[in-house]
Amino acid sequence: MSRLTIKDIARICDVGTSTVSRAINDDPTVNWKTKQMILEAVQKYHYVPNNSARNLKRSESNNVAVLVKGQNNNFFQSMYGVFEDELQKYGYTFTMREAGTYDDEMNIAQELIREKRLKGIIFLGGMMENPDYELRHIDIPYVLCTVALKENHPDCSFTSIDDEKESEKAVSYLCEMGHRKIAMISSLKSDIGVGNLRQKGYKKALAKYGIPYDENLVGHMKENIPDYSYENGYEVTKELLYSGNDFTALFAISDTTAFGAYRAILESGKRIPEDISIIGFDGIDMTKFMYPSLTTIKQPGAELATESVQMLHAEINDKPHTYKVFDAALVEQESVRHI
Amino acid sequence: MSRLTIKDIARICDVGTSTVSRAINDDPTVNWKTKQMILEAVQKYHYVPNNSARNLKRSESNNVAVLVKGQNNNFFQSMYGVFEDELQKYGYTFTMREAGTYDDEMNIAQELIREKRLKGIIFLGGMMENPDYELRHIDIPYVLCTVALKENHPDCSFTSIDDEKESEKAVSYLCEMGHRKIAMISSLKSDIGVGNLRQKGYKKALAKYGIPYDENLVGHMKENIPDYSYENGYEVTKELLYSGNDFTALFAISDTTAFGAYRAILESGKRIPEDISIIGFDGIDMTKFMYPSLTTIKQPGAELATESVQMLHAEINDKPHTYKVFDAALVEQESVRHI
DNA sequence: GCAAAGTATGGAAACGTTTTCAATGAATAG
DNA sequence: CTATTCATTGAAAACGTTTCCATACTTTGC
Repeated sequence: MSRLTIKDIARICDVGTSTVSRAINDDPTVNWKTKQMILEAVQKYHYVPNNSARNLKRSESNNVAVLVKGQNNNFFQSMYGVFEDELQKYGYTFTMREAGTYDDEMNIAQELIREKRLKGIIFLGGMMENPDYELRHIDIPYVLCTVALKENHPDCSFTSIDDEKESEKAVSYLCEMGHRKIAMISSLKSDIGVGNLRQKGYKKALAKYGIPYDENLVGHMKENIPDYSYENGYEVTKELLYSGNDFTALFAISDTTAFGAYRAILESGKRIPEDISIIGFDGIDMTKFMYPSLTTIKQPGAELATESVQMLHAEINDKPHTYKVFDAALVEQESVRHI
Repeated sequence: MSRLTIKDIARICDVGTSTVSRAINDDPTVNWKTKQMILEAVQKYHYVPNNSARNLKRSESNNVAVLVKGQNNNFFQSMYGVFEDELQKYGYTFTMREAGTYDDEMNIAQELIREKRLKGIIFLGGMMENPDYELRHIDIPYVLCTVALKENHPDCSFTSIDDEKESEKAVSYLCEMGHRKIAMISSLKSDIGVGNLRQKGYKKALAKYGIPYDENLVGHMKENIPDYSYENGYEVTKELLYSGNDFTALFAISDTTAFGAYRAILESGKRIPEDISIIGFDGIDMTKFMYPSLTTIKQPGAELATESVQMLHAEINDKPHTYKVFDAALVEQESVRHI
């Protein structure tokens, strides 16, 4: 039961431990024939190197963490598997950690780095006003994945979509469909992250179509309810509906909040899309099976994850910083109608 | 940056490394005063023990894995955070791994055990016909959490709910509400796990209320679609609806399949619950915000996770096996009506 | 042929802990 | 006052690797 050590293999093959070590680490200097023999013995006796010893000696782990901002986010959760598989391809082991809305990610990150002696870390979601400054104490390679950035190009690797542009796309689509009174479910009032960018896109689209911005049509999530939750979408929409401000379309900052909005709207006796059209954001699985199915902006989750891992691997190997901004796709389904 | 070793602390405090080691491991033989001094230095200089070295020496890790059967299961995903927190309380580090429907868990488990030198493992979900036999090669402490068991009391620790009883509860509730033609979304035809138990409960309830079992009213998930997915629920329900067999109520094997069923039903022009009542199983967040909200059997996810971790900790410390079967709650919402 | 270079190997030191063991001095017992 | 126990400590060995260095052959170049 994996009790064998490198010495046992060495004895069995009648070679030195260093040769065995070289063989299993694919060192080219070891003779083809001996290597073959050693690997066979390894197979036969089920030898597995002791990772603690290996890491100790190499004075490193090959742990990589993905630190997620926000809990129970369906979109992010759908990416976990991709991260895991992709990291494994490069031989990394994977730790996932969810940070609550009000947790300080940087503290958690530093804790993780120390505790697990991480080789790299991927920040997933959340927001950074000034990444270079905020990340100044993160002394290992890192990549930002869909982290809302204030400055366009911080001095680090990142992947994302253009939240502002894609939101503009969503709202423009509503405009093209003839809507002029368009409400929005936005994030916390105090938010300066993704929510902020998406709201900017919303405003931009309105301006483009000559529609005056009406702050009464923008509902902000409640502080006392988990953000981006079904419930928050529900509550915000209810408030919008009963505020007396009419609207024919609704842009939800995420699919989950759109889901909550569905209930609020249907409950009020209105129909989707006959009375109110809705467009969401993220493109999670569920949208296809909502009724009516939710038109949404689909983020390329798998691509984002895959690319982030590749970038991290590059960072770890001292390659220069790089970044990639993906396009999101408008998925037309049943929740928007032309008026 | 965590570059300090125990020797540095020893030098700083002018004591031997062994004393430092004893101090940080809370060995009672070390003098109160010196211990105090050492711990202060540890704090002050941010010393963090090197886990690799520690594990190497102790020849063990404190890794615990949770091996999940089935991917993208909302109910299980909601438990991850609880597992993580709870395991951390006992000082374990946590790895999560999802196994696909057709993967061989035992292989994955053994791989994990070797690779990460696990101290314990929790199996989450899935099914075992004969646990003692199937788990004969798992030579570390383990706990089964909501694993469908054929024999009632295998010789190991486990937590679960009584799937058969709770399903019977669900279907009995439908009967009490006056329904006689009750369809069911069941698992794969070949499934002998949870699905099987829940179907047994369904039959039992029917029998109790003198309703003949009609296999035409039981739809099985498709093999070519991920099981327990929205899509599978949708497809199965569509088939049930168009088979020409009338029913006034539907028992869905999970909330996610119930979600798919909603769409199929509404799409067909029928109403919920006026034409068809639905009851789900699991009690995930989403059910509250579906429209109409889904009446369901709520599994106590957090309690199951917490208890499982406690059991595992006990197992690791050579305590005898134990088990706990939790009650699930019928959550009455809007999707079932009295006829 | 002989120096230089290359190839394949093993020995041994090191990584940072924990733990055994012996040593020290203080305290207690007789 | 001596013999025993007790409390506290440090030195050093060990955990299982990787890697530097030295060694012993081969091969190549002239």
